[in-house]
Amino acid sequence: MTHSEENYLKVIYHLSLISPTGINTNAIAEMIDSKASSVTDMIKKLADKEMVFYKKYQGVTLTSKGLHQAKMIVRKHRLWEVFLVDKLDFSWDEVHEIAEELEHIQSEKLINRLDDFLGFPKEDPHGDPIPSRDGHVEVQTRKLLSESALHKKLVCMGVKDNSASFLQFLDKNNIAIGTEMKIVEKVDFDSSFVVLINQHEKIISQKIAQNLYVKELHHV
Amino acid sequence: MTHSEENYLKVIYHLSLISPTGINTNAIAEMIDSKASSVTDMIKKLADKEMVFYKKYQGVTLTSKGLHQAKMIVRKHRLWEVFLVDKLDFSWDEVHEIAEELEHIQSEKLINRLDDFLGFPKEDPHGDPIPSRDGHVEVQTRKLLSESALHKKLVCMGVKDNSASFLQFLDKNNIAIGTEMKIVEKVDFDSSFVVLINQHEKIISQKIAQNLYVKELHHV
DNA sequence: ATTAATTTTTAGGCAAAACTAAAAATCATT
DNA sequence: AATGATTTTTAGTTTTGCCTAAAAATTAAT
Repeated sequence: MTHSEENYLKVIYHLSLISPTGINTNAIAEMIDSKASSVTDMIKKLADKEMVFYKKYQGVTLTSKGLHQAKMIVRKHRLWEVFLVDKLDFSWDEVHEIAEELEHIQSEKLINRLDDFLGFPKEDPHGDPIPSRDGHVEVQTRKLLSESALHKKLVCMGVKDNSASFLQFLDKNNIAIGTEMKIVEKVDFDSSFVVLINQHEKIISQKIAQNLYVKELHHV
Repeated sequence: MTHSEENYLKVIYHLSLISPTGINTNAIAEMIDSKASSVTDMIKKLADKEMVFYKKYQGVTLTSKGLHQAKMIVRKHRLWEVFLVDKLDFSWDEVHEIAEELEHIQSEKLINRLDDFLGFPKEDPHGDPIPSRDGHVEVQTRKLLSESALHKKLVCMGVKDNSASFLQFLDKNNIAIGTEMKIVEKVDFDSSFVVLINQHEKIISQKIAQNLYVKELHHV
């Protein structure tokens, strides 16, 4: 598997978690920052290798082989992110790019030893689940902040957008995984949220709320 | 820099440590397991990028820029090897191949953090020096066992050949870095050596002796 | 149900990194 | 110094992954 093939599989996997129907060419092209025609070329190659099901004009789906491969790439990506943050003291906004390279290192033994060394973490620094060595992915109970109820105790579980600028914004506002918060008001005018964080009221824009995962805290 | 370019620089660097004159095309081709014509192509490219000096039919030499690049690749390779052995419990014969991939990961910050995390090691698991972040490489005082004197107390410092089969042979014979030994006899007939290791006499073939680095122990 | 708009695929090309085969330059030997 | 052997370079292909532009299929809209 080339790096390029692996990147395509990973993108198809991520897209298939959002829309489980056939993934269309343009969506892949946009994610991978290339052109629809290039995507068609690669899809054919992946279909030859039995990594995806492909019928002209009908989008792609991962085969079980392709799904497993994709999960293993995501596993590697997220384990390396944990390594960078936990062992080398990187911040959560710095690790994505480096992990994009590290995820292509081959050795399965390496990744399983790394998993062990890190203490078998369940989630990466952004709150995303780490697939197990046999391909099991924990189902996430989290919701977007923008979809959550008023006046409930919430705890930050992760982010949807992984961009450095978003993560740095959260750092600056003292929002991290585990931070507790409560929606005090939903402002109709601009769809923003007034949120109580550490006894302080903060205004959270709609865009931020749509990229922050939280979970309701029941027994606290 | 592409992976391929980096591999060429690294090979030219290794060859230039043995023969400081212009490195010839065929030597590179053999090391990189390709053909002389491919080497010529790449050398031109590296010359365009001012990584090597190149005159037709006269071999290549690294420029100071190319030398620094090469050292940084070797630095990465060897630091990753230390990580694999010290932190993930790999054996010294398993790490070379994995490090061949890891050495191409870009981030300079990553490699300096890794260096710190590992406690700024001076040597890799095979006894080779790790270039510092500014490109300084410790001069090695070691000699090949085949070049060493009779009846002197010697200590194993490293290996010239890094192949898994050679390293496994050493493991099987309880020879590791730090192992003390003494040449008891040099056998003329087949140029082999009788060596005393842990109170046991062992016969070491010429080929083995030509790939094992040792240092004389003076004040022990 | 046609036409218009969009999406997807084909066709043809380009650059990187490799190859083979042949030509050119250098080295070695007498 | 000339010839033969070796090394190195050139010329021409191949493969991979990408591109643009045009054609084909699908979807949307009147």
